[in-house]
Amino acid sequence: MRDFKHSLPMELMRAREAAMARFRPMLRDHGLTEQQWRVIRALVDAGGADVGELARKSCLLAPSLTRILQHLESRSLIKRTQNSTDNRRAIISLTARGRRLFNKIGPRLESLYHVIEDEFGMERLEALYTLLAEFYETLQASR
Amino acid sequence: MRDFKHSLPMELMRAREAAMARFRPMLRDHGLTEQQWRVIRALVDAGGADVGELARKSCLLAPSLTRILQHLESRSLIKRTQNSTDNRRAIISLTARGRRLFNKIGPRLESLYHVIEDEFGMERLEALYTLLAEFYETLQASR
DNA sequence: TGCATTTATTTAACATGATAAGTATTATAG
DNA sequence: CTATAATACTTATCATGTTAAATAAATGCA
Repeated sequence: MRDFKHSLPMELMRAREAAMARFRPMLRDHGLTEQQWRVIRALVDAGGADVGELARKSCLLAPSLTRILQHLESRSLIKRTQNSTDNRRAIISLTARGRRLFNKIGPRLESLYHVIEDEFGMERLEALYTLLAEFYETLQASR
Repeated sequence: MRDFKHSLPMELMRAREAAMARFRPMLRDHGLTEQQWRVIRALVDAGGADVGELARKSCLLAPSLTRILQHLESRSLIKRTQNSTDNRRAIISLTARGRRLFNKIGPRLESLYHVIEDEFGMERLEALYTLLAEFYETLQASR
């Protein structure tokens, strides 16, 4: 059998963890988990979205997102407004407080990201992005 | 700010999830989570290891591994034998039952992996492995 | 219109992720 | 030797991952 270390899911996980180890401390300093941050960032990007759309954008499963939204709502970082045409969906958006938090943290994470760009190099980073996107598309296409 | 979708941790996660979606159902059919499987596979690879070594090999945090080992032990898939020179460490190894389970599942997962090789192509897959390993090394080296 | 079906989200249950704190054992300085 | 620090795990706590089931609103169709 193929060497244990040569396991693609594990390699993807290790690479991801190496990157997250750079970002997580700063998020933690502001009382956010990486998943909570993904939701906030998706909301900035979309400017208001229902739960389903948010789940896709932030790569979270619906049950996880439900809990995260409850948490963020209790901290007044997001709010829900009812969708008049479909009462199953509520539109989630950031509060002013949520936006301020984003404006505070976003640039700092961005600069941490630039450090990684410098260390690893833009060309290789782009090559990695490309391969990852192709890999994802390939596996999705044949399902 | 950089486009939200262009987030390396998210892309790594999506790629990993796309792969895991292929493997997880079979593991589940045998009552195993992907983490439990990683431990079993690490034990086959090492043929007996203490908890620390196992944590590194299976990419699990110690607290998670503690719980997983308790679970696997309750199912008689692993056993602990005391290390005579250091009573803090117990040596974990597979039981005959654990090995049988591995022999049953391993080849099936391997064939699922070959499908991915075929779909994505060996060359690109190797390129991806290389970039991931380099990325990991780069980020570890500068800590 | 009335009802079965689908869709969107939530709840439930169990397992793991992440951090901090606790416990027991071994190594080490004095 | 002995107090102290370091090491190896385990527990504890809170948050998320994963699957199945429940709930509720919208849709399709007889």
